[in-house]
Amino acid sequence: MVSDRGLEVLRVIVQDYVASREPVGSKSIVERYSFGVSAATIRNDMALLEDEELITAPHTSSGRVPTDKGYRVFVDQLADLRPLTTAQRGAIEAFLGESVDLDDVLARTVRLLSQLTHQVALVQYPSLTTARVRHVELVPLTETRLMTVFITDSGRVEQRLIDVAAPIDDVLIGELRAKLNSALGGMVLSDAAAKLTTFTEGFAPERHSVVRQIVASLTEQVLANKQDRLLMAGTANLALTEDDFSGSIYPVLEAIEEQVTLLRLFSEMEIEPGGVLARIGRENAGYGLGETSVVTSGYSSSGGSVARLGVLGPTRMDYSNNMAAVRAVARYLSRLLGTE
Amino acid sequence: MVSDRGLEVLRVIVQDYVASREPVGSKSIVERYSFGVSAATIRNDMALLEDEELITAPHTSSGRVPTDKGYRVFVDQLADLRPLTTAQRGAIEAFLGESVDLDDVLARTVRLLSQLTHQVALVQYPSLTTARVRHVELVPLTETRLMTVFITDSGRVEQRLIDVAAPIDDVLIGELRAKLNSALGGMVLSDAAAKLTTFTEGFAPERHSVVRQIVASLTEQVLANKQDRLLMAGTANLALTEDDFSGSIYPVLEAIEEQVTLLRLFSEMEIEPGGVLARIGRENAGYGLGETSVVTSGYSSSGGSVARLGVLGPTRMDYSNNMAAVRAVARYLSRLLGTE
DNA sequence: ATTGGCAGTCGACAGGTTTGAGTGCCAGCA
DNA sequence: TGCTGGCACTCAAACCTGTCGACTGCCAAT
Repeated sequence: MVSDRGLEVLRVIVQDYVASREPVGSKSIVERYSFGVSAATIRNDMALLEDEELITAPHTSSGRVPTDKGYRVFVDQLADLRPLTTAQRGAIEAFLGESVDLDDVLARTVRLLSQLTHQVALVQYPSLTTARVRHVELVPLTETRLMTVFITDSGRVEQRLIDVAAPIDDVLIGELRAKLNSALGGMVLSDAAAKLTTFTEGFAPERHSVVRQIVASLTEQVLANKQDRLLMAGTANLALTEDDFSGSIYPVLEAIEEQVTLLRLFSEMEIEPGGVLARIGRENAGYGLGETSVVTSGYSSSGGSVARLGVLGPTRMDYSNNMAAVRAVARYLSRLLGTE
Repeated sequence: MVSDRGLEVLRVIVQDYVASREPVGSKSIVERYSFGVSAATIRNDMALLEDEELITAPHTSSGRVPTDKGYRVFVDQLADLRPLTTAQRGAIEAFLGESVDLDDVLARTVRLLSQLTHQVALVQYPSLTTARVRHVELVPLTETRLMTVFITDSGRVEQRLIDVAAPIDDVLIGELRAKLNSALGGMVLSDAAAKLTTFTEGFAPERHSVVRQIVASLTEQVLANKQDRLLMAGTANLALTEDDFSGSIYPVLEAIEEQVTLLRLFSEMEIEPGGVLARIGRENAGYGLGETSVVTSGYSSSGGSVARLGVLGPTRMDYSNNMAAVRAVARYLSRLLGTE
């Protein structure tokens, strides 16, 4: 079994390796840290760690490198999430405090996060389905074309164009707008979608076809937006950590561009409020991201809806720092959006 | 002076080098092409080309590589923009034909372009200032907060939130909405901005302060949006062409993320309608993109406004193919948006 | 103008050697 | 039982070396 000192050894191996990208040897450990024992003893501990598959040697007679499992233990048991420095906190407040618009807040957040972590940062838009309808707007553009706009209490705005079969007049538009708002206002979007299905009632029969078409489009709009948008920043950081990827960074860039992949990955990670979670290395292999780790947390907006944010980078990343940053930003963002 | 054959030699050097990334020697030229002269003659021509700084030798006694100037001559005089294959045309029509929404069209366009060229593709949103106002919408959210929406005839939608000092009521909103639409409808945005400055007339004096605040925000919104948005796709392709960049692809990724840079670069390139333009290598040095080339063309939407689209990649790119693809896509997009 | 020939240059490659960091193991010691 | 120093061993990286081959540049001849 691995002793307490053994775990400490694992910790310094992770720290040193993350800092230097060089396999860590027993000698350099006793030089840099004061364990009070000799290199030979450290070697014995390392042999145990290797038996447990927490570290591995790239070649015979070389230093050791953490395995994915080793990182896992480090993250779960050893990492201390020291709070950010006051300077960093100040930066967050100064940088995010200026913004008003939801779009603006999120855009700033994602840039901030990438700067704090030197990784690719990801921020998911607040989910629409758990948000509430604040306003529905219908804007006629031509006789047979109109635009629908959803505004939710999380500050999100979604618009869409519809072509209808028959000409529509302002009276109908006005009637429809009024009914939609009184019926849907304040409703959770997923309920609103359900309610929409019975919406042709109360209109003159000859209108039914047009109304049904508009309502169908609205429903589709609400449901289609389940899959939310994702903002990202700091992709350039991947180029800096390039050596941490065995082949090319191509598959990573590809996965990043294919947002669907990341959204699915996000959705698989359980978030307890205020907590921060890491998926390490091969745990992401299914997505072509077997050499990357993802650190995420959740934030809530005033609508009560929860969305995710986080960073993505090579398995060899500074988990302590990144998890602390993600947690701090998520908390600040929740505060900012909650009181708004 | 460089003879006609000399230019032909330049052409095959560019072609071979682009295809293989290997410096091109005189011998391989006479083997692969039938110039009807010997290698020694080609060598003489190459010496002349080198005097003109159109090609250069990475090391003594190695094949030659085109210089930026060489690429320039190639693009201006030698590249034949053969039209796309019918299969490619078919792909364009099939892929873009499905879309309805402007957002959708542009999103598809940029992906298409990156697939056709294997480069990073860029598409600029149609400029707002030359577009015309189709509709202005005011949506009250709370007593002191409202949302403004601009819809232009190019299909673009811009929204913004405003906090006002004094409470506003629906009557005022309705009045303002009606006046704004009748005054601005059909106007070019830049004219609309000018007209807005005199807009408080005709309202009760006690309203002036609120109206002025709203109008000021609207004006700002119109003017701020001069700097347009940019869509991009295919960043992963940079990883594939990585070896073409001397150091890292970091500065390139950085410039791409900093959209402002690219927009400025775009704006500096004069576009004649239907034409296609290339900026090569060091011509972009000012932007940290000294090893990249940008190929662009313009497209016009129904509003008559012109925006740009193009691709960005390493200087060593297939200009013939890329320029042909950019031109074809730009033309198709103009047709699609024009007749819409 | 074009050509073949020839000497010279230099990068890429393969093979061999050295160096040094690091391990595993063992016998001795508290 | 746990720790230690010592020793033999391993192996990647760095370095050197010579060979090979692709080119060029130049020149004298056509």
